[in-house]
Amino acid sequence: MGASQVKSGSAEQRSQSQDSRDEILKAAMHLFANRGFHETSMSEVAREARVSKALIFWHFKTKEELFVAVLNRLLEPYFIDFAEEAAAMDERAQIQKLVEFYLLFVRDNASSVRFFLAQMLHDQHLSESLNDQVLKLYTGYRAMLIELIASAQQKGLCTRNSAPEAAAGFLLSALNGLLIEYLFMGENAVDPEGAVAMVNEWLFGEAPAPPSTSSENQGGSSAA
Amino acid sequence: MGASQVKSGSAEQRSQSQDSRDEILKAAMHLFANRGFHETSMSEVAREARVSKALIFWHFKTKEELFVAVLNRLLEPYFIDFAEEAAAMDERAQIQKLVEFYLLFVRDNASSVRFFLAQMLHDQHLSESLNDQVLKLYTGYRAMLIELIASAQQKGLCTRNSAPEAAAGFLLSALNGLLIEYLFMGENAVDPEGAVAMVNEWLFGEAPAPPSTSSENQGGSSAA
DNA sequence: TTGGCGATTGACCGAATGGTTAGCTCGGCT
DNA sequence: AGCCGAGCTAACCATTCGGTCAATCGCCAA
Repeated sequence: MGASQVKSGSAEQRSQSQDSRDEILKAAMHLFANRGFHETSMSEVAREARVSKALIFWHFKTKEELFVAVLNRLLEPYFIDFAEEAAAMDERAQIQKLVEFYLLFVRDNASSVRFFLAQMLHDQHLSESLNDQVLKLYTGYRAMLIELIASAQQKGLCTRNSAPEAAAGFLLSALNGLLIEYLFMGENAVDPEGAVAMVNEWLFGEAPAPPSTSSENQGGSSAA
Repeated sequence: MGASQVKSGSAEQRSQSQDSRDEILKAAMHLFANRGFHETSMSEVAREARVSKALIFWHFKTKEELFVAVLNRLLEPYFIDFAEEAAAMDERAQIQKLVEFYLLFVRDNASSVRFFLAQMLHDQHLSESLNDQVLKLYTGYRAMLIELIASAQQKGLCTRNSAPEAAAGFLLSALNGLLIEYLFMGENAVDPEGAVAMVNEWLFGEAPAPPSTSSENQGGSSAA
């Protein structure tokens, strides 16, 4: 009250309702993400949005409808195109970039990643649409990796001769493992650079940077 | 009612209350694990345990107390000693066994693993004791891995020359990644044998089954 | 038989839940 | 002016929640 009707000064005139709908969404986003679905009451959302509870039900028919709206809103940043990032790099650089991109993204969006993961693990019926979209993202990323690895193998850049699907699957698993390690341990145990280096070594057989006993370790690490 | 008092025929006489307490725990275990804490009401637990709601509060002071009792009960199978499994194996076989053990365990206990993961991701305040115990398990496993890898490196069994901590960390991440992949994709995308083979190849430089270039495949690739 | 005590119950409580409804305001249209 | 519908609210509803309580029941010792 009082604050909401003072807004016509700016050039933008939202249909004066889309505005309140947005603040409801923002508040719900915050509360749902930090407490979860069942632990968040509509009254709390109303209070945080400084809006009457009934207005929420005017905008969204049910609590679940509000929830899926929040889900879609939170998913938006995940749909930036990670294609065309790599203009004229070779496959190796592209793979490195892709890995680094993955890790930096989960680092920057840790809270929403944690929320989505917990939500999908918990009740997959409440978030079936979420499941679909995340699966789409996942398989897209995987397909990109598979293609890059296969291409790198054909060009002889890659010392790893496993099936590209298997290699990509293992790599993705490693990334997901790093993700959950980050979610639990926090900053001190992630180290994207180290991971990229490890992937490098694993996939392209490159020795780590400066080992002291340089003569002893044979350079081609892949050879038995 | 009716069924519960017919039990004195057997030689075991539980103190006639420990018995109902156990059924409460069993029902709560089932409901909490499948629906979560907030979505499970004491009335439901009472109904499933075929006991009055008040009796639950006679055994457990609050809902949270019942919950942590359930947590500890569910955690028990996790504390079988995975030491002494490896009697007289070399480090390589021990590592393989450890990896296989991890994967088979999460396969057999998928539902409780999923529950714990979701719970820890969601509200870490409700499950601090869970957090501690899981962390203990995790670091124990990691320490075992580190020691085994270091020992294998000293004996020259291991082609990987990274720091044992880094290698173990990466390996653990891969395992965790396989874990969540299994939780989401199900049986068809896990394949413990394949994972063991991949680890084998990664850690001991063993080529996969049918490669044409047997001993030293493309050696000069590391220069690029 | 009595009494005491652990175990167990139905009835109840205040608080909070998701959702509804009647009614208010106010800008725009005829 | 008259009205209409979008936007919004206070008050309310039935239900369920976690939790309490007085009253039992069954059993064993005195």
